[in-house]
Amino acid sequence: MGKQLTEMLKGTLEGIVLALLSGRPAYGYEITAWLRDQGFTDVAEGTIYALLVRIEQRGFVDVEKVRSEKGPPRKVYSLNAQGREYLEEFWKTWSFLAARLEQLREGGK
Amino acid sequence: MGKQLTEMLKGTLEGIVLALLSGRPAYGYEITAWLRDQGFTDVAEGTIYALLVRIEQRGFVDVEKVRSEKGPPRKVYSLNAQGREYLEEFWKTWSFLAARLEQLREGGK
DNA sequence: TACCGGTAGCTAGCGACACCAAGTAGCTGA
DNA sequence: TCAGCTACTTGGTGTCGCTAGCTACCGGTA
Repeated sequence: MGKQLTEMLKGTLEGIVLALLSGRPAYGYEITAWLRDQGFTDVAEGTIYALLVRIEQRGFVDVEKVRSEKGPPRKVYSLNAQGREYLEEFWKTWSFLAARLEQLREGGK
Repeated sequence: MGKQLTEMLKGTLEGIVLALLSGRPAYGYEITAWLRDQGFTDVAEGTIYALLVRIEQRGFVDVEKVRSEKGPPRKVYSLNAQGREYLEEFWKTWSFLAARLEQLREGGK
């Protein structure tokens, strides 16, 4: 993997983060760590912060600043109603794409 | 769908076309039509031609110019050994991503 | 005291890719 | 002749993830 994954993440990384946030609120540093844990070892920190800014500006998340004992304050993001709606759409789009690809893989074998 | 799909296609559209070519040789116009048939109704023609140029330059396909009875000559692309190897990689990357997302969807429900 | 490492967030510039828009060119049928 | 289908090309745009830096707070250690 590597460059292929980078390209594939365009569009899906956003959904991944929103899906995570639909389960529980989280802050940037935490999300990055979680992603690495999930196997997305080379997702750049900067990428996540930029993504968070983006989804905040689009109004998909609510933000709360929370003091940390271990460093600077955390910006905790939680998915709001609009975000949930958008996530729904994301899953539909994903399903469509995944179905087509799965079909293609079968056929190619 | 729409903008979400556009972003998701980055990286995957290439794999889709390669997968198609792994089944049979094809030319640009034909591929575009096939994609529309598959439900990718707003993939732009220009996108496909650009993609074909790209995968040719990377050496994933062999090209043959074939006369058409109905218009200008066709450029027929067929997947070569290197292309097949790359397609293998693509499927691995895709599997990884699809597995993570499927897992996320389960968890989020 | 000075410094390092972990925690936490931000930003400017870059490359890759899909989209848009417009064009060229060959052929057929009205 | 000219519209319409076939078939390919090209220049410019926007989005997104990556690179590579930066600021800043805190604890422990030399």
